[in-house]
Amino acid sequence: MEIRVAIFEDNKLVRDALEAILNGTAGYTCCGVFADGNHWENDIKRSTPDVVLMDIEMPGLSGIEVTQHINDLFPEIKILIQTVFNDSEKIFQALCAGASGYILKNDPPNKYLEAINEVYNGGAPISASVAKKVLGFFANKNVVLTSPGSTDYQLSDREKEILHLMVEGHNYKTIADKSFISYETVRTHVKHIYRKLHVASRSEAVMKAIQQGLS
Amino acid sequence: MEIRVAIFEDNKLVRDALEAILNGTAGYTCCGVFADGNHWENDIKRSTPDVVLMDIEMPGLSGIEVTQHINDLFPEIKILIQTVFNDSEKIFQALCAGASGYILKNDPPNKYLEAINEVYNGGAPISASVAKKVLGFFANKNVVLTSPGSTDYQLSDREKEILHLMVEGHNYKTIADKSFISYETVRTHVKHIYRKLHVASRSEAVMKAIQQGLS
DNA sequence: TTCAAAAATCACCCAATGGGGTATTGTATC
DNA sequence: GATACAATACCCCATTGGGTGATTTTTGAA
Repeated sequence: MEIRVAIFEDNKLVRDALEAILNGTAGYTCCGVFADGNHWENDIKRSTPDVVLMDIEMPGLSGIEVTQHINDLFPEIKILIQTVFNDSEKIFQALCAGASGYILKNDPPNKYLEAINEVYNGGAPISASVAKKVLGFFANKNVVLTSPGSTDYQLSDREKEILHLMVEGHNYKTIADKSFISYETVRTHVKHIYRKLHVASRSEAVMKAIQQGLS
Repeated sequence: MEIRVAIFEDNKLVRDALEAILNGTAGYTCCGVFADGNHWENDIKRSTPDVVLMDIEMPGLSGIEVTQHINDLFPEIKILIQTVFNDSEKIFQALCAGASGYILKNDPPNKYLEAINEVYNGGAPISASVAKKVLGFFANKNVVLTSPGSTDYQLSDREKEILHLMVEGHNYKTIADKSFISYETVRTHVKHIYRKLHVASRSEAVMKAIQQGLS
């Protein structure tokens, strides 16, 4: 079985080089080459890649946005971000967009092939400089650990609705008006939400909601 | 120049094996082997390592705690965490304690040597499985980046004191008692603190205080 | 189908919190 | 001496948090 790789890369030289390397190596097929992310959905559907090699900096839709979208619609596709950036902000945005690995643009071809193979097999290749930034991010910080899997707080639909309005900054009275229920009922829902989220104030609840995408 | 490596590891077999490998390889010296972290300060001062190889699971002080302490007192020493854990919580605690790299216990000796060399030269080696957990941590999360440097909020001493008591969970009344001032004065201070921190609730203030070490 | 559990609704009480203002005193600093 | 600021203290009032109890509706399981 060959690994099907799609390339998103605005630089034609790099694009062609990557395509040549992939097609010239046993075990890899380049199933699509795209200069930007503007038609990503069609591109992905028609090329059916196993792995996407994504450039961060592209005209139109950025690689970060495209990564986010592919990740949403085709979560089974692994995305390998290639970057030249020393820009922490971009790196962390890319991390949050849900890529499977990070490789530097000036890594040699064999590193590229290794990394593609690694993500395809469920691994998570990270280039040294990205790894350093990531470790630096955690170092001496109290990162709030949201143990994955326990993000289901069993909020009812109504409770989610109320929480959403809280996140938007409404007070009890306006929430009551918007939801067509009484002030006291809003308060009851909020109390239940607090219990389920294990928090004791509006701001904590809002923070948890945003961090965990509950809103 | 040889790289001086100190080993913290409770398993004698592993400990001896690592020591033998290090002393048997050109470029590396094992300057100390310790079965636990109970005397870490003396151990570090006397062995003067460049790199510490740290086991997470140790009797007495855990590797995470010792890492934190070494990082506080001897920030120039690089710490390479070795772990068998699949335990996300431990991994992230270790990440936050400020280690420089992460290696798996069942990695082969040459990986160990490579990793030691890498951290010594300012790199950040991460084993595949740790990398995966780290990427998973960021995936699809809105990680809040606290821009370092803007942490001076010009709180007065009294205000810091009050904030500290707030972090400890005291309410206005007990803060008033502990500080020998009136309830209303506490409220005034709290209002000033909120303005200076640009927050609007106790929990936000406490969070900011903890994140930025203001308490 | 019936019964129990959970969700959604509403109400009342009370304490704590947050935001606004005002005011006095002392201590710097200019 | 004037100005600024910290620390102290009090007032009013809206909002929030926590507890208790109740009715109705929905849902799921026996």
